[in-house]
Amino acid sequence: MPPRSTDLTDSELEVLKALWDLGPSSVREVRDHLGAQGRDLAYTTVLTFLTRLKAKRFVSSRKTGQAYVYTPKVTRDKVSGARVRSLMEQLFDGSPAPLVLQLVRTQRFTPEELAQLRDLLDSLDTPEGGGEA
Amino acid sequence: MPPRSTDLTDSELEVLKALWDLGPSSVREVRDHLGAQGRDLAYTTVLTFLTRLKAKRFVSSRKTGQAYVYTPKVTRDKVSGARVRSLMEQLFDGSPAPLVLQLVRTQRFTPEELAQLRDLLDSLDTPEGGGEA
DNA sequence: GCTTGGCTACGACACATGTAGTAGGGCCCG
DNA sequence: CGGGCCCTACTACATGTGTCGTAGCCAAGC
Repeated sequence: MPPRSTDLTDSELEVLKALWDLGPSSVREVRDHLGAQGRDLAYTTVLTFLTRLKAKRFVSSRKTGQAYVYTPKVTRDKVSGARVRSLMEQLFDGSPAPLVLQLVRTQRFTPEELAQLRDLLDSLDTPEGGGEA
Repeated sequence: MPPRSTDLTDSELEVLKALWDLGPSSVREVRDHLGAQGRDLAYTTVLTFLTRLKAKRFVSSRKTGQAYVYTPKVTRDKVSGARVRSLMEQLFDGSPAPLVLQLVRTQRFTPEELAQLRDLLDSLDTPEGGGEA
């Protein structure tokens, strides 16, 4: 397999997350946001990532006043879904069950989270009515 | 963050998985195993990955007869746990719940898997007695 | 109008990674 | 004993990635 230069790299994801948090933003706003989280990058570094994100079609941009404003073109859910699926592929032959089992077994959950999960399971069991047509 | 050259790369993971499947094996055995799965690599490529895995302490090796036999030093669970945790960090700020919820919501499960998950949840709710004795 | 400060476009570079070739040693077959 | 074959050690090399520096453009202020 030749490398997939169409995928998000880790750093690009960090920047994209900033955009999800902030909404459409300028390079400077993204940089400041990351800086506030302890991630200090040169202005041009952030610019590079945003440029690469744009080349890969993960964000769009339009000039607004003096600077460009970058807007995410993909949702958090979309990206995390893809990442999770890729992890399932790599480690669990694509089956979600072992992953879920492992998570539930090895991670800590609050009673609320457990209840929420149980509810979700119930709604899956009785799929009458509900779903999107 | 300077790159963590101590982490498993994707290709290294593939090779390590072969070792988990096969148990202690020679380069050739690993290469054949991967080949059987449609992953054709030059002999020396596999050797390179095993060498790198050894440098990173993920496998050990000892000369047995003519060739070296490589043995995994980390368990599948350990590695997958780390990977999953790293994914949680990147996408969900380290919380497992959103990940589990997303998985259960977006992936397909057999009734058996659902039942298994439910059982697991029940055993978590009433943790008296139960552990592995 | 010229200076200054911010903005973008490019180029650069070191290191990681995927993938393999070549050289050289040792063992087995004929 | 000589030729091959298999094994490892090195070296190599094209990309991908993380991180910036520099140069040049434009608007706002003095």
